[in-house]
Amino acid sequence: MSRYSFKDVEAKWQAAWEEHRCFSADEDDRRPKYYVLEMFPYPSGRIHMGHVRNYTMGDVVARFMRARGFNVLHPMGWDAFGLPAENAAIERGIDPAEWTYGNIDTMRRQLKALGLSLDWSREFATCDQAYYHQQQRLFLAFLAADLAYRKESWVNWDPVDHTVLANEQVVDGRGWRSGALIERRKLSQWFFRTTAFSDALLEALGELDRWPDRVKLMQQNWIGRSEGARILFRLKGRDDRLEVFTTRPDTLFGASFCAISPNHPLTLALAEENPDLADFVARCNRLGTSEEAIETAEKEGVDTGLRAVHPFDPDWDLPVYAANFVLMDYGTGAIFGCPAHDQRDLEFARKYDLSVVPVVAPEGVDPASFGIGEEAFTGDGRLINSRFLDGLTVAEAKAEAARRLHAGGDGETTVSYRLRDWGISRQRYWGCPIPVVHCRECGVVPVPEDALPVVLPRDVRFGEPGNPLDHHPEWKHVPCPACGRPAFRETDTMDTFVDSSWYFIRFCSPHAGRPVDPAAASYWLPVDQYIGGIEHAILHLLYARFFTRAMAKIGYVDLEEPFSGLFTQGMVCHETYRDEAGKWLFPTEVARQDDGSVVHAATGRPVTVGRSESMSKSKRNVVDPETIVATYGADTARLFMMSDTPPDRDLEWSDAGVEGAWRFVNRLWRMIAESDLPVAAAGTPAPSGLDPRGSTPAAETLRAVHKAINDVTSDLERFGFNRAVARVRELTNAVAVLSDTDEAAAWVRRQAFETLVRLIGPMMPHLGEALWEQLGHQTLLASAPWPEADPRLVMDDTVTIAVQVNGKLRGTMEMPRDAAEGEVRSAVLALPVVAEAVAGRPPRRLVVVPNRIVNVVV
RNA sequence: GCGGGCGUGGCGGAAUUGGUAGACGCGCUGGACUCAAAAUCCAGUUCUGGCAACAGAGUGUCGGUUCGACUCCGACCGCCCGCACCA
Repeated sequence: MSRYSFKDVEAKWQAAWEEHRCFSADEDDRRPKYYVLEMFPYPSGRIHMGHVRNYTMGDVVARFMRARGFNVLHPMGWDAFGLPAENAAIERGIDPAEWTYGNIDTMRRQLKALGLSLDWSREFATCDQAYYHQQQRLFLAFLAADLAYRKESWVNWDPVDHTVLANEQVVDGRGWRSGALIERRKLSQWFFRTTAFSDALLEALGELDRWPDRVKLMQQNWIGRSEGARILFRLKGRDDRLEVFTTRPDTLFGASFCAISPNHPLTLALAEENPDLADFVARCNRLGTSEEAIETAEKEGVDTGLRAVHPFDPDWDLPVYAANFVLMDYGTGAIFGCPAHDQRDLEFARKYDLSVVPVVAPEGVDPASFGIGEEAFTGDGRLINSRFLDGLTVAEAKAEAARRLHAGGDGETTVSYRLRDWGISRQRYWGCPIPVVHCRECGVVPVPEDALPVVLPRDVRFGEPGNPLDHHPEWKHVPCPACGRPAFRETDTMDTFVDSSWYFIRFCSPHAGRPVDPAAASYWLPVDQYIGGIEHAILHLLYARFFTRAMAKIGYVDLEEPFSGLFTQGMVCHETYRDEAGKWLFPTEVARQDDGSVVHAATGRPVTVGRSESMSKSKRNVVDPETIVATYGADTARLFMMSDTPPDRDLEWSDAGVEGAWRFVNRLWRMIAESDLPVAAAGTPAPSGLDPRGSTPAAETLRAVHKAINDVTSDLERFGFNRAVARVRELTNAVAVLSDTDEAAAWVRRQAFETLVRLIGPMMPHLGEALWEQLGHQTLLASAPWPEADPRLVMDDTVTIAVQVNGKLRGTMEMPRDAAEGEVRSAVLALPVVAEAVAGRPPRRLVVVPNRIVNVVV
């Protein structure tokens, strides 16, 4: 039996698509536009299965939409700046540019082998001079529009390597290379003013109706708008006041302490005189800068000795603690603690033996007996123990407390956001240089337009502490563009999130000599369907949304939301393997024995099988897509990626699953290309002997064809790729059992084959083209229209109605579709099972759901 | 710690969104073909009891709403993603 020869077929059709320029997009087109984009890859070296999954999904959408008559833009590029290139330079002495472009060449070749319908003429890498040149222009425009500015902020400092570390380079509070305890350090850095759009970014979420709810919810919580009050506490024996932010001014009478951040200016001032406090601040600084590390640390504080005067009672004062869970970046960096109604405050109060006075009691609970144990009460209720607030609801008390604070000059209502401005400075080499010069006389001076781009120098040295740009005197020292006196370049480069915040805009006019060609951008944008990992649900997507608004504000685009549709796909997972020494092993290094145990293939020694995790190089639980494509072909790999697992869930890699996909590819080939049953010639009219609504096998198969078109179409519209594959397989099974050889069957077989080929086209484009040719077509399947279902053949004339007695299934019956309710009732009551259950008495109730179910309640 | 999500046969999953739980595939079992194997084809396959017809149980756990719950509500358990310098 012949096998489908994927190697020749895939090469042949990839060449044909390229020759006919099938996938290059042009704005000059009468069809409606459709921009589908998958998150572009970081060129890490080789593509991994996650890429195959992501890009296959995008390709199915692109090919499907093309078939449905859209002018599709489907571009690809490279998110090419970032840490790994520098690590390669440090560890192996490889030039970051060489390393990156080498990786891109490899990965481009690998992606091309997948047969993706991409417009490669638009390809670029973010490390291309042409790209970062335009990004530098955007930075300067942001600077001029006050959307970029400088301020001090904290970094992780490795005191041994004298280097700023990324959060992921801090492991258990220590530098990953040096092992030294890291410290927080303050540096002057560049920021983008994301908070200028806090409200806009929040409110526009409501209009993103093709985004997953969970992503919108995560963004909403991240922006974290909260209404509350700023309260000014007098400090005993001092003239300055402590400004505190709270969302619960109603609980002021339950206050038992104030707490300020270890980085609060007041803490730092007091620490100069107070060694205990200084020691505490130093300890907090060793936690690093990540919020996760700070919040998971045990709650701790040091009494500063200050006393804060209660705004509603001059004779009442509260201790002021410096506490490690108070974040300097949120609110005012200071809080008042009400332990009865906030869990963190409660834990802190229990630890330092501070009073816990409930001031809100749930409705209907006796205030006298309402006490707080291990859990703070955060629900609604009425105020108690609160003097003039007693008896008010929480909402009323909030308003009243705010009114009194305002009247007394002790505070104001205010809105606070969790969202912070975006720090974009990186003390690294492999990124987009920030195009400014520092002059002793003129301050910060933008690099003039005609001196752009500020090019990354290639002759840099790695291996010494700090940023290589800092150690490159010829690059760093330049005359001031304003006054001509000696000055120096900014040596910080931009966060790589900046690069990925506008690449989708650049794809509209990738070769323009300015950031954006307005005509191209207004034609293609917004991205109609964006596809990428859920891990980007917050940062990348929020930064891209901000950046689009910022570009709109300064006139580059006429658009606020960049992505009108979003789909987040799950990861690709595989079990992990370790040998006796605990070393990670590749799946190709292990063998499964007949008894199910797993051993090292080369040595026969036992192997520990770990749970399935996201494929990662470090754990070696990876399967190389190139091997799979070489063994089974791209279509098999693509089909496996789309089968079985819903695209938003994690996919478990399985060799058996790939084999299953491979078998189906061959089954289709045999059935259609090597059919030994009669198939009508293309274009033959329907034979008069065929009644499409009849009960012959041919008619039933024909109806299965139209149902499949209908189902696959709606599945693909809803990202139900796994369901679409199941429907295609069902149709294949239905056609396979049609063994009649008459004229009607031959004609139906032709309809079925043509339909199958067109339905699989988006998923298995090479096999699709090959079969399309076998069916006698001279044209490309890539340019063939999507099939249309005949609505009259989609629905059957009869339906199966389930019959329940007291909610339990007792049988089924066939009824004409849309039968009158009276007919259904009498048919049900005539059923023996029902008659027996009813036993002569009329049923208490008879629930009839048309065409679906009847429930007899006795 | 905080925010978000997920949980269905031996396995991946389906279920028209409150109406026949287990489509489709993998695996397994039996059969056909073959000297044999592979490939292919056919049949069976949620669990328990039964030769069978059939009966009972069943969608992470416990409880609730409903004629009816995988689906809605509450509590809990487990796992995953994010936490602002990984991309």
